[in-house]
Amino acid sequence: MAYPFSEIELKWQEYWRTHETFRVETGSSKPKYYVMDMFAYPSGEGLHMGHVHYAAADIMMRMKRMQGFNALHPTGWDAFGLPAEQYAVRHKLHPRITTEKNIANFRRQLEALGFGYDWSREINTTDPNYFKWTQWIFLKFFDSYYDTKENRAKPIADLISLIEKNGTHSLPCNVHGRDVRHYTAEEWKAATNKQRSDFLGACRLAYLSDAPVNWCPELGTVLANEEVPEQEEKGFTVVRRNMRQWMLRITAYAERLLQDLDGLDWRESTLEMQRNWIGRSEGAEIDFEIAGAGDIIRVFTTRPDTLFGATYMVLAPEHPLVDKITTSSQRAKVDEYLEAVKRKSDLERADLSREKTGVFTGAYAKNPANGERIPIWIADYVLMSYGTGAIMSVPGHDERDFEFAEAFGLPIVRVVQAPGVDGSEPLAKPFTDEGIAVNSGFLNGLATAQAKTTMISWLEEQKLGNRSIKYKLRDWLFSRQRYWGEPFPIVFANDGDGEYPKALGEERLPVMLPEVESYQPSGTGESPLATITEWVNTTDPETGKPARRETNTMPQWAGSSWYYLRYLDPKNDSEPVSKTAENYWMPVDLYIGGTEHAVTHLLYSRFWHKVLYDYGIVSTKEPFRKMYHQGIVLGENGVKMSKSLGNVVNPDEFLSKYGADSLRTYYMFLGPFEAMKPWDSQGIMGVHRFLNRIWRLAVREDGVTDLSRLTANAPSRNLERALHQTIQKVGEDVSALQFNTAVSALMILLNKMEDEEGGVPRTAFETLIKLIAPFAPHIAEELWQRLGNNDSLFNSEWPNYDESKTVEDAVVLVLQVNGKVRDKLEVPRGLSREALEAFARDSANVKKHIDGKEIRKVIVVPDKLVNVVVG
RNA sequence: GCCCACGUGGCGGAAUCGGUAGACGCAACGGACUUAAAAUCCGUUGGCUUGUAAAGGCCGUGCCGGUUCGAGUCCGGCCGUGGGCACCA
Repeated sequence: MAYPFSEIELKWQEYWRTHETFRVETGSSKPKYYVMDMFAYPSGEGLHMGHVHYAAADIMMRMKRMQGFNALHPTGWDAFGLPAEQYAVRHKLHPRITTEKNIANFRRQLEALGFGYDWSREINTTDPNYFKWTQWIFLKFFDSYYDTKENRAKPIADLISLIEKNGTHSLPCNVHGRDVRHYTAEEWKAATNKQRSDFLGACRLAYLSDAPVNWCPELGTVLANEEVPEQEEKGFTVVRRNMRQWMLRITAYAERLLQDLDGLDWRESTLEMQRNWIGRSEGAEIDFEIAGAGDIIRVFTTRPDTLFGATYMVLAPEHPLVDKITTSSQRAKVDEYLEAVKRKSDLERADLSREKTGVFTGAYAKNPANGERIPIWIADYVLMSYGTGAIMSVPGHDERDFEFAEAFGLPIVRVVQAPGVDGSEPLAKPFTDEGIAVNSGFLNGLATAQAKTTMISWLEEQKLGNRSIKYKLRDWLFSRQRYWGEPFPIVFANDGDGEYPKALGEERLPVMLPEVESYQPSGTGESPLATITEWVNTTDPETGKPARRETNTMPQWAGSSWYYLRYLDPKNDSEPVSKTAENYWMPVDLYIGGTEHAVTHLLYSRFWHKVLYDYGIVSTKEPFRKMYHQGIVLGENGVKMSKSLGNVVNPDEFLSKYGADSLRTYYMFLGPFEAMKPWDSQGIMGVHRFLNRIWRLAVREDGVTDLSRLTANAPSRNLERALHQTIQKVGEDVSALQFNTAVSALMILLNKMEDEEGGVPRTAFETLIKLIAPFAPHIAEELWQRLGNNDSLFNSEWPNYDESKTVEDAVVLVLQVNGKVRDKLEVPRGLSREALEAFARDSANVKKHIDGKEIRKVIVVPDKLVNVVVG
């Protein structure tokens, strides 16, 4: 008969709920420990097997708590998002209703797994008391510029004062965009609100952009760059389309986002992904004069040392100078090419296997290094979105340029040579490594690194260029054409010369979503909100004049970019988080979540955190000190669980068959937490048996407590050693998230306890219960109570171990001949080398193998082995 | 193509300052209890091989090579799996 897990699990879940056992207060004298998971999107499907990984943080919290920490493990709901909205579209139900229903169901399921959250800190991104502060933070972005002198965000009001004094020409910030009009102080005074707004938009951290965006017709919304690969994988199409959208200037933080990765205790591959996404490149910007026209083409290159080898230039098809420099004789060809490029999808354009295409503009530029006349081409292998949208082509030393030059018969010259290699032959393929500069005038003979700095100095002296750093990271597209998201706290005013955005004051937050008839996105690129004229048409509270509301909503990433802060002070209605709470709890000591968020959520929240840091709202540079990624659990056939494959295993089935304790413990026992591993329905029986064996040490078949198997004896020397070893191992393994080996250590301990002569010492049993408690909290609480304790086990102390008592006093000595094991024997610890060697010489089997041979050497590793080397 | 992980019994996995390969669990097989089954308990279990037995031998951590008294662990080169990036100048 299995122990009555259903009964006791309900009992203790109820107990923890009513006693608020895992509620923790800010400012205890105990050291704090803050562990959290990536919160759930409460889908209508309910919990799946993957959610059981939340047990890891629960186990950590429970152990840390028993170890004397003020341990916080909160949870909440990432509840804005598409599925609820799509359900609403189909059933004409407000998404709030399904969201609430789903949350109630999720909460019930999480409790059924025995997770000990501090429910007093539960948050919900769709709660007006939460998204009020999401909107508030958005306004911080809107009301900020990035000060490049102080290297931090500062209030836009500060910038305005500077402009009023000195105009816009020498501001301590980058003014982004190509056609930004500048103002003197006088002109600024005379400028219209719209004009001022246009200028400030070029500096704000949240700004409107009219650039091409990723439009997904199936979803009826635009997507951030980081989201595109995932949606394309799901089979959705993403096309480029020009739309006016809110952007967040994450690029201003590129360097800090990169630098601050260094101190983080994250998986190397995740750090690497972030580094690659940010994509920092060092090089130079160089100006090329266009022959005749007087115009200048600026390029970015990481190899300024190869400037002498630049035999032609290429502009991106979208480059603004294309139209201007194209000669009349080439006009028709250029137009035809531009038309062809426009028709290509992004996917086609990015297809590497494709032949290089391009067309000559008819114009020439002057290579600033050697004064040679070089042709200017356009080609779609040059991207407008990176660098300056134009390149100098060095076909001798760049693969893409080489391919292009070969295809169009452009000259290829060698300007870098591998040391010690004859470089007089023509290049059969591009040489992209570093080497020695040749055919490069004043650079000849210099190694690449030195040639780079020499060239940059020369360019700077000649005022032809300068050192430059570029990033692949693009600004974050922050609006979505959906209903179920945070409304922007923005209205558009119009004084007669065009619309411009204005922030609504803090006192008007939260800006609520209106009730609508249809949640269906229009598909034209307008949000469903755009159709609610009575909501859209409002008044500018400042002037009382008519104004129009922003009808896009924020992406789902918004609420999750700062939720780890709200847990700390969830009811605060005067600020997102109090200084006290933030100071006490931050940073997050352990954050557990999926790798799929390595460059989305994790990058976004780091960015928001840094902006808040600049304003002193948070005190740490980084939010998440230590990051762990759970590995996904595959179906029993070793492939990813999916409904179409019919290999989905449901946690409910195992919950009802074996109970939450078995399910949690088995999930952790499956294998390394971060590894991908198949589910095995049989395997859970092993863990279930293990828990049953513990149960039976203190309870009779009929369910009545029977402590007669427990003795008042002190543990034997062997058991005592095992206890100390296990306390040490479980503590260390759990801290390192090596749960599988911690569970196996507990199984070993139980095996030894059952072997103990004369019964199981009660003290040993208590230790076992405490050690298993984080994994199987219900059975542990129940047995703890049956041992006569009144308070929750989780208010008791974690056992201590004595290092000296973990040491074995006998060791198995391995005797080898030429590295092969020939004998093993048990000997006391700490014998001398001579004594150990004597054992080897005495061993019959060793003798057999060294007989008649010359002993060349004897290697003795104390307490481990003796290796006799014979020749 | 580039970058990052990883490759161990029938299965999940353990063991990496180089020092007993296969802990723990599943499955399988044999046994005890039972009228029987379930549950429970005990035992065996990497492959090949010598021996009546006691006890031995050889092989074995994806493949090939190297360093070492000794390699799952370190080095070089392949092969395979998973993940990420992908004309980023």
